[in-house]
Amino acid sequence: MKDHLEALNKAFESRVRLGIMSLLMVNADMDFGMLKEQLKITDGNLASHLNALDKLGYILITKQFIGKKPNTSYAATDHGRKAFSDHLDALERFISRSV
Amino acid sequence: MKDHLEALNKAFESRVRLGIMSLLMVNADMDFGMLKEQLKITDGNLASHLNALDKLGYILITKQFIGKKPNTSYAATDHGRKAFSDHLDALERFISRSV
DNA sequence: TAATTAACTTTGCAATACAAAGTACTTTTA
DNA sequence: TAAAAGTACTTTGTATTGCAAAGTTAATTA
Repeated sequence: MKDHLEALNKAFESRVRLGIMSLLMVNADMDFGMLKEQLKITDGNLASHLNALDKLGYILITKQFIGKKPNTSYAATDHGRKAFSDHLDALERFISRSV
Repeated sequence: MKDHLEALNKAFESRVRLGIMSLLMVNADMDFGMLKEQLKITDGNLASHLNALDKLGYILITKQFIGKKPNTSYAATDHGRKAFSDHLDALERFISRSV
């Protein structure tokens, strides 16, 4: 039980970060605007959660220009995918114990 | 996606409350000492999380004496079971989208 | 040149989490 | 019978987190 609890990743206790990673697992990359639209949060809030995930090495940030417009896109790193996957595995063990 | 995020219950974002409810889904009831031992947290911390779950109507608290010793036991209410189950369903939708 | 857009950073505040200390009541031990 | 210990808290203090809103930078379009 204790092991189960500790297998859960603190980074993914937040609804927003869970949402970001979930989106980045499904989509190879998403830009700031897409994430903001999907998650329906303020840009400051989104930026700070993205920053938290970046500090953990879970996402890769790519800044470029698309046409004349600045565009920042985000993708899950292998490390991030592994961490998220491990977290989901731990949750699944909770689920299977608790039904 | 947005719907998925909102289906997650804030009460269960905490590792401790997730742990408590998980234990109370599996065990019909558990007392303070058992929970404290399983979760490896201080008694004050445990008490406050139990209080939070109680305020939401997710657990039932029963105070009694066993032999000469005071004993408080905790059980999940139907409302709590439903809420936890709904939360797990929402998580499963995340998992199935993200593999 | 003023307004707009994109992607932030900063600020300020409210909520949360937690350990540690304190409390009330009882029982056990010296 | 006085002191220590156990149970289940409550209170206190602090650190962390989350968030909205406002401010910032740099380029762009009206």
